[in-house]
Amino acid sequence: MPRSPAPAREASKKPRARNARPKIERAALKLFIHEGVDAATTREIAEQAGVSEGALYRHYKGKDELALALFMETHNRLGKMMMEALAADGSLDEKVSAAVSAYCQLADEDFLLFSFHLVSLNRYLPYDKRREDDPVSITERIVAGLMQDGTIPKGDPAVKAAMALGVIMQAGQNKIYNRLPGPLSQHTDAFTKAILAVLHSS
Amino acid sequence: MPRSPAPAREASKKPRARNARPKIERAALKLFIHEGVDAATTREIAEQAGVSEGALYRHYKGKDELALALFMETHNRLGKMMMEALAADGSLDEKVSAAVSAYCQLADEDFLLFSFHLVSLNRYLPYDKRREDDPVSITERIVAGLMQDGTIPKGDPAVKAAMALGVIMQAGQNKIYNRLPGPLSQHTDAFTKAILAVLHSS
DNA sequence: GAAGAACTAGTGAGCGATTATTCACTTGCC
DNA sequence: GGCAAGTGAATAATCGCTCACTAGTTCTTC
Repeated sequence: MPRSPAPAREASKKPRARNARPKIERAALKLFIHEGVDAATTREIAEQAGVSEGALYRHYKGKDELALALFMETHNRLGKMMMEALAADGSLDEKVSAAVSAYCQLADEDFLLFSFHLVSLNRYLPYDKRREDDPVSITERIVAGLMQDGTIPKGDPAVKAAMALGVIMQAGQNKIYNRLPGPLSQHTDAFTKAILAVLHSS
Repeated sequence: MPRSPAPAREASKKPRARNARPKIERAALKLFIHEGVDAATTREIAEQAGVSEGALYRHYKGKDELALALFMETHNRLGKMMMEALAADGSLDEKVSAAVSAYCQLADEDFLLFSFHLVSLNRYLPYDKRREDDPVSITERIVAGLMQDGTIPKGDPAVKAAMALGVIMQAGQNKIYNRLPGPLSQHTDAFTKAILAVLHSS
């Protein structure tokens, strides 16, 4: 069935895309999360973004750099957040509450970016503890400090830190799997109380 | 330098591999964990296993089936374990302690298999809650039961279950990253107490 | 128990398909 | 005109998998 004459736009000439970078990043995030970085092809990303394949290379050296940049955006922000929330003045309760609130806000503010970070920790977190400024190491040091000044019971700081982080990180994971509807901030209070309970346990 | 006559074995004839299957599985696990399933090539797996590439296809339909089988081996065992430990008679403390012990034992018994399971939950756990018999769903139901009979405070069972599982799963993750030396069983007590603290929180 | 047929499992070169990346070209804005 | 950004066909490399072949073991028959 032949179309009606339509406006004076040439039928087969596709308009050139504009502002490709954010489109590429959003499309890449979706595909990276749901298929994995390796399985997501540059063709798929470009198609989903409504952009040509070459556009990706105007902004990133390649697929891997794109993925790493998206990961680091959250990772660095997270490190700063943890520092600020936990190193501030105030009671332990207040500090934990601040950190949890910040984390949940980060998640709800841009859930795609947050999800990709959580999902690819395995890939980008190095397999030894080289860095001193990543969120996990920061938490570990804070926990060790709390043990020394008697705020929480003594024990292995690495284990305590892992358990405390696990409380909220696993919840994040389950939200990604659609097991937790609604914004994560909804549960700020539950997370805070549970983390404090873990820290004080034993 | 010509070899001394040596036994009547022909110098350049490589002996044919035997019992390829377990060799393939171990090699695949190592590569899957450290490079990811997609990045690990069948050539690498065969080489690491000291076996030809074709051998893989005598035992598995392909790379994906191999990966899924390795995942499911732990996943099914874990589901059964959770059922047994949590559905048994006894106090909540005893149940949790039993479940934690079993989990740690599983991890220490075959850490490669365990690591692969933990690392690839993202890939193989479906993105909706189709199944009713996976470890997470099982835990959720148990937690819901505990809330109803008043053993623990009421709240969102999905959140509580996620937080409780997170305590031990994140510790497992950190062990994979070499942040926790020694066997996981070492910390059975700490895990149990922390999980109980989470369950009773608020 | 010897001969050999039948079967299981390992081999590795090679194939088709896919993929990330490049590059010569084009657009449109300052 | 010059520059930043977008295009997409072409390319070179890689990868999963197949297949014809074979070594070694077990079963069958006399």
